[in-house]
Amino acid sequence: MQVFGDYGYVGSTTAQVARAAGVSQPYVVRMFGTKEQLFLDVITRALERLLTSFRQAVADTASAEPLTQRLGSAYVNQLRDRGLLLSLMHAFVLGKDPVIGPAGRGGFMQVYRFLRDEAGFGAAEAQGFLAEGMLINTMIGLRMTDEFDGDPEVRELLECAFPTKIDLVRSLAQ
Amino acid sequence: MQVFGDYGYVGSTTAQVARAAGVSQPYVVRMFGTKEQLFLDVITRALERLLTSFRQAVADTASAEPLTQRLGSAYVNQLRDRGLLLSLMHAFVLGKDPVIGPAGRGGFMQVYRFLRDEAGFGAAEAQGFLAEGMLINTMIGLRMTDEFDGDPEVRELLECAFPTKIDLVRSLAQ
DNA sequence: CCGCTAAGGCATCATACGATTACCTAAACA
DNA sequence: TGTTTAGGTAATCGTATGATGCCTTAGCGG
Repeated sequence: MQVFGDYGYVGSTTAQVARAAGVSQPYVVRMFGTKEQLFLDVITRALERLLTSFRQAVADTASAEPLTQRLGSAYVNQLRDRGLLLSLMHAFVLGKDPVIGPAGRGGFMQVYRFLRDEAGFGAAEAQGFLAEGMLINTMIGLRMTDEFDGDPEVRELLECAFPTKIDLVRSLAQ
Repeated sequence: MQVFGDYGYVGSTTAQVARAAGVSQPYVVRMFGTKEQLFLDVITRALERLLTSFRQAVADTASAEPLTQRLGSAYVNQLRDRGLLLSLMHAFVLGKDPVIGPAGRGGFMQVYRFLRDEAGFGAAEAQGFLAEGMLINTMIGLRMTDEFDGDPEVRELLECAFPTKIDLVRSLAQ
């Protein structure tokens, strides 16, 4: 997940994944069959973790925070899982691929369905939540936090996008 | 722009670009020096076109529509330029790259500065506009319109994200 | 002690791709 | 007419990469 998040699907090599995992390159290929299957496994796992975290946020009715805010927190907390959100994002821009494409669309719609059916969002509310999420993914992908101290407008934008979580985001982003 | 939009920076080959342009592969390399420089030229051109269109929307004070809506229309109309928004999006997720990264961050902040300084948006308004734009990019990247007729929830989401422009988007997406 | 299986590495292969080199051709033109 | 020059192409090269085949080691039941 870390490697695919950093370099994308095509830009990552099985040798990089192997190095990160501390095994040999051929072993990675043999464990997953192909690089494509490895990437599919990665985004499946990423989605499982994301939805699990979302469901815990829905179930946490003891919290004083409203649901939207709990879900937002759960989303930003995925940054602790390095590469999780970015691996998904890389899949989302490869919709033309005959294998990655359907998987990406299916995963995205799984999240939308969760927001509508399990979180009780309306269509507009769910759409807005997804939009904020995609902006977060983009800014993380851009490594925008690198410029937080250097560019006051970057700082303004980041503080607006992460009103309460900016410190967490900065400490997690790399 | 079309090729990079479809396959991403790493996933595109200079041979594909050459075929799309009707020239030979070595000629593409010689015209731009390297594939990296070609991609930088592509995203520079994409940003120029986007900002030019935005400035026209700001200048069009005769319109009855509010500015936000005019800018939204201008954004969706970039879909006529095949690969424009997606080439940018591919650059945005490669922020770790030592060359693409700074270019992507600079381009993104150019748009943010436009919204703040020239369009007169506040920080929150600009952030919301960018968020909607990134959701649009994601759904176009996912080729979500392919499922418009097949999946009623896809249809609901798309109609919510493009309340007035859904027909245009469907006719342009491929 | 033997044989089986799980876990994993080493060497290597075929291919795709970006880049380079050398070459070609049709105008422009002095 | 000879020569430069713009605008290309074909052939090729070096390398990176995903994939494959074979070997080694260790545990473990009989």
